Amino acid sequence: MEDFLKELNESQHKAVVYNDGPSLVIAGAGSGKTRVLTYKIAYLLKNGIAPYNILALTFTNKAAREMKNRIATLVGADIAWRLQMGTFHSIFSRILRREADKIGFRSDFTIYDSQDSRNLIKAIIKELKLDDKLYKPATVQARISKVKNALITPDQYAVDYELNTTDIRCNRPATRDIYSIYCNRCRISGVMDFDDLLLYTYLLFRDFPDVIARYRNQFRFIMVDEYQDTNSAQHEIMLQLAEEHRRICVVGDDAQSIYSFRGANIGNILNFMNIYPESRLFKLEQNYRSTQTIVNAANSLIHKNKEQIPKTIFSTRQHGDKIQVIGAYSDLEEGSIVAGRIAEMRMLQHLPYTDFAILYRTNAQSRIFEEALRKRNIPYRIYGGLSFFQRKEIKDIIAYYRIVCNPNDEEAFKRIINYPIRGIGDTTVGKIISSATTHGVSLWRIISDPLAYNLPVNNGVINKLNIFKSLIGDFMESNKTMDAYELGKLVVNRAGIAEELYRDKTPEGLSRVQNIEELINSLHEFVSSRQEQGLEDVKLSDFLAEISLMTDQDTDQDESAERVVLMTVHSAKGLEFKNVFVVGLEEELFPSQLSNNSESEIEEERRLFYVALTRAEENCILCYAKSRFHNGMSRVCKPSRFIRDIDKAYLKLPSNFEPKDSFSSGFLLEETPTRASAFRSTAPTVRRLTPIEKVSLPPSATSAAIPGSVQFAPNDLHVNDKIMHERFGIGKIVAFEGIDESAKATVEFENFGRKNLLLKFARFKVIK
DNA sequence: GGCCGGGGCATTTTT
DNA sequence: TGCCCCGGCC
Repeated sequence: MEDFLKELNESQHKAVVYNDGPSLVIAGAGSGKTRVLTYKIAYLLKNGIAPYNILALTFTNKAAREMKNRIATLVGADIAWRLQMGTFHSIFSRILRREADKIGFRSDFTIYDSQDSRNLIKAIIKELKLDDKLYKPATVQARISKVKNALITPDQYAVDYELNTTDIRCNRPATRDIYSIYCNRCRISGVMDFDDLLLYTYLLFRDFPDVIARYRNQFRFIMVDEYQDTNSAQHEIMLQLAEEHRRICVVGDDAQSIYSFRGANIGNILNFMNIYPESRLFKLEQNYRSTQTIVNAANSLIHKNKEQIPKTIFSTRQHGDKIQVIGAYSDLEEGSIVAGRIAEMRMLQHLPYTDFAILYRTNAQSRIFEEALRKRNIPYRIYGGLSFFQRKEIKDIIAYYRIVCNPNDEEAFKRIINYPIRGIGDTTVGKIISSATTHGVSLWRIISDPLAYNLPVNNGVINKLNIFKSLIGDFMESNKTMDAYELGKLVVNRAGIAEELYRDKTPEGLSRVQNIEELINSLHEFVSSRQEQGLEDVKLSDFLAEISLMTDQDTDQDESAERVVLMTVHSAKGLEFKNVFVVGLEEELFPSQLSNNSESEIEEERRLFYVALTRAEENCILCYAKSRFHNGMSRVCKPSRFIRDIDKAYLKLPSNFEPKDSFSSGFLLEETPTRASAFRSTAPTVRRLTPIEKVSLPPSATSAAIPGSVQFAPNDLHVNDKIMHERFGIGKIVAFEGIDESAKATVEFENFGRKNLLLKFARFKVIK
């Protein structure tokens, strides 16, 4: 049994074998955190603890799956399978289904994704006749989510002085009403949103002593991964469960806490030792992932933060190359430099494309890199688009499934009541909603007995409603005998969705059909894999329960495909790549301008950058652009303060990198006299250098001018002149043509190839 | 019900 | 600049 423990270093080993009380494992980036967790669980299992008695919580399905698989190789799949391991949301939803009756839900409640809950909030705002400019659904949704995560119920909210004062100050005094109505509607609909899964679990444990006693007894050992990302609700539930036996082990890295904007509370991990004074602290400080240079650079960066648990991460791998900093002239050039560099490194070092990642702060930055990569025929995979289950055609079908399993589901109802079109328009739906609100029942209830609720519609409409009702009724009947796959297929064919989609022969239409087929395939897979596990009756509601907690991270297929990866730094957390490009390192972008209000926000951005750096195993390359298109305007950018936060000893800075704070003039790089392109007279034909007359650049309405640029005399341009273009960077003039207004220069750019520039418009300067 | 155009807007998002 | 949402129109 001790065999497998030999694979651990000393601190890992200590953390694994201590299980007698609370412990905090601070696991630096790349320090083998997952290894510790899996071995710890395996260790317990090998010591005779039943898998059923171990609760292990993660934040993603993927993390849970991977960990389970690794444990399976250590102790056998049959045992690993019975571990209580999964995401907070999936474990809690299972508990809530089991105990649903106690909190007034049915055990087959459906789950609203954020889009559903936003739609409902939007509908409520409209019904309350509130101004949706003021009550922006997304803003209200965020606020509701925040208070739910703080375990504040609508009743508490209504009387909370501080919350209401804030709402009044924001001109949104009705927020508490929206919150209250929202919760009611969810309850009537028999649905929970993501936050409810936590909130109701907390309330269940708080209000039912016998229930909490049962689960305390069951979950004798508790492990939580990524504890720095827990919110208050998750933290409180952990306290409820661990209160008596106190065998809770939380693992995380405060330096990688990057989700506070979603309610994650870094204090949960920072204060863990105060809550459990007897707890033991284990620090995993050896980084096995990255070169010493990268680890040291990351250390020097993160030490600039105040709020943290002291630790010194070290690496004993090779020193590795310095972190190269590249200043591009523009966002466009940044893209092409990175693409070029990837092509070059791949050729020289014979690397697969999977060894490269491009990490950025915002999704909007991806486009330029996509274009640059495409231009060079470099395959890439981009993360962060719409996930499979968020596509319209999939949501539509899922809405049918949801209605069949839970006809009270309001959002699903509204989605399909008139899809495919059956002549039940907004007016009718409005009447149904208003009746439902008056009587405090679900929309389905209204249409199942329109007369009883005095639904003010004519017989024609009643007829249409009846057709819909019996369509769904038939499905419900089939649900009694059919498994998820059979019924799922039946719904697609009989609801008229298939016909509608097959008629559309556009490429988008075909892809929609493919997606539907994919969904049916996944149903088939779901059913057969459950059957293999000996579960006989696999219902559609089981499928829904599973997929409602899935994300695109769980549906992505070919991870092994040979592609460069593009993603935000946030989604890169937990991943590693041989070569990482961190791009867009500019003030107001990274750190985000929206995080500029407080030191703690800047610290979170710095942690985010820390996460980015520590993704790299061998090479990390940092890029910034000196000008960037942003909100439709070209803007001059300063390099990020975070570059300066890294000890210079680990950096290879560009020769012209400004010493400090002096980047206000952004574009001006060299001492050479600069010239602009406002070129309005004769064509440049003279190859001789002639003295030039400096004129200041006339203000131009459209341009974000090159600071310090001056107009130049036309015959000051020559073939072979080296120029620096604001967007295309460095290039050499190879030819001229045309005169006056139509004068053009052909320029061979280092990173963009040959371009024809109309001199009247081109913004560049000549460099030595 | 679907299409077009104007106006508003623009982080990060494990569930 | 480009996307998304809404309202107006056919």
